[in-house]
Amino acid sequence: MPELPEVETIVSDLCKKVVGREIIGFWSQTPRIFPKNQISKLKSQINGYQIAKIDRRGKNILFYLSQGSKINSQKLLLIHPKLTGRLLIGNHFLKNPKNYIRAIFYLDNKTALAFSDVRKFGKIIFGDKKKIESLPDLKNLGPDPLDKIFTVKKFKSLISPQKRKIKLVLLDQEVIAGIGNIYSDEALWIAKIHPFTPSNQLTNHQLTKLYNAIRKVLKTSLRLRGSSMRDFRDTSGRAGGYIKIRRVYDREGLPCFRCGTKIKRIKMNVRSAHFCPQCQRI
DNA sequence: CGATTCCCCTGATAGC
DNA sequence: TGCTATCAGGGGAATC
Repeated sequence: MPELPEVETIVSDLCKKVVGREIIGFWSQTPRIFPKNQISKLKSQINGYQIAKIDRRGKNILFYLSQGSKINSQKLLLIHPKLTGRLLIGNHFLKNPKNYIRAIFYLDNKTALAFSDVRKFGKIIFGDKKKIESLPDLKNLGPDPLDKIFTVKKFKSLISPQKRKIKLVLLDQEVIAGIGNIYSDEALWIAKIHPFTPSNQLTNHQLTKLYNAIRKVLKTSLRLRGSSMRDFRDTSGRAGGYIKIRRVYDREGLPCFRCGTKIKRIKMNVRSAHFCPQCQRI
């Protein structure tokens, strides 16, 4: 389940491997991951575009496409991997049905950029740069937790007016972009905060600790190229290393690394929150 | 505004 | 062995 460190890992791979390449063909037979009628649009319009730049906004991967120096021809390709989406580079894996290839962008160096997605929850949107940038998917996103503008002051101003449970607020992409179920649990454990604490009841000290915990856990995971619980892979199909050093996520019944108390898992809507009932109290 | 529930999808896993 | 029920989860929509 790609969150910020996993998506950033994908993007840094892509920057090395496909920036500068020209797209020379497109294939897909999975309409549900695109907006209506996008497959035929992509087939007829995307050929000849060069991948000029690749970026990330929250969990969204952005491909800036250009044709020569024509500014008005600038296009944007947005890919959101959701739960099981992967971006793979190469061509040897394309024909194997076990790779669940849902879309293929053929490149000018005899290789391809393929989108794999077992569950078909992923999203691919192609269009004019301005139009894509104004979609709620991007426009409504909160700040990126690793961005310079994401100061501790900014963080406090975003969290403290909220009445919702802190775990829910951390998962809300319109508050902060990029945190998902794994890193919200990990950060709350580090900061010793119960996931159900109402956000407006967090003390100034707790908020500072949570801010530092979020940044720390994301940077640590980034260094290890993300977490692979089940599904995440980088563009070469390799798993990330963070899960081996995780603190609470998916450790129900195992001892807390600080106090030895058994880690609990509680349902929060359809998601689950993992925490130490001893260290993390409301 | 906030809380809750359901839906999308399908491989993995647990229970019988 | 083989069947069936349940689960995982990002995000959006619907309802109260």
